[in-house]
Amino acid sequence: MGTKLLEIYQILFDHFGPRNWWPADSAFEMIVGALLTQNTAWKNVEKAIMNLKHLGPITPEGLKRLPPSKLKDAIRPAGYYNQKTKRLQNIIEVLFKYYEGDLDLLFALPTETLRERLLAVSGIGPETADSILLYGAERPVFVIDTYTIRILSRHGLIAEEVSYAEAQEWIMDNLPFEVPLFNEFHALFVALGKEYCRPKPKCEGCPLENFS
DNA sequence: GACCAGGCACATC
DNA sequence: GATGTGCATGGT
Repeated sequence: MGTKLLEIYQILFDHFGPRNWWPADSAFEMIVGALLTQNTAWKNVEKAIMNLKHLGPITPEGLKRLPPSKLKDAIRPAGYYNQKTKRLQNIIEVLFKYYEGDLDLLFALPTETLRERLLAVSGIGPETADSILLYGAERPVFVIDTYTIRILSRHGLIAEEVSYAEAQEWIMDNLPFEVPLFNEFHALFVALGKEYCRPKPKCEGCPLENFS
């Protein structure tokens, strides 16, 4: 089964090329983007990030200093702005309370512990935590999202209704633990999902059109 | 105007 | 443990 997954990876890589994820200037900005993109189109997140950059550097210190109303205003384009303001404040609060506002100190934790600490922050669920682990802290953790499950189930590799943990276990049991592979593969799933694997698929031209 | 987007917390059964 | 609902802007 691992072979099939690697076949898919190869097809997607040949079609889309390297994705160079995550699109962010720093690990902290990556985290901000991960929170803002929850159930939200990346295009809208880009606007929010741009707004934030105009207000100052996107750092734990910079965002902590920002008046909440300014923060809320800046991220408005990303939607759910009340919730997301709170979520950003939650992670920032943890950073200052336990890690001197220094992301590197948090990232010094071993992977399992780090994942638990992230999940303990209200607003960080499994996908956001794993995104931070993979793209921020460069740990070999595979990120699952709606596209991943939709694509794999439509090709009969997993059931449509599998849980996040089940999908993750299945993939990680069938791939070598390599950060660059996990990084690229998830980004490729998203690239394919955006273009061809929406709820109403347009399968003509999909690189996996004839894959079985 | 409906449908959807790189989810998550919380209520309820 | 499973299922349902609110959160909100902006593109198709």
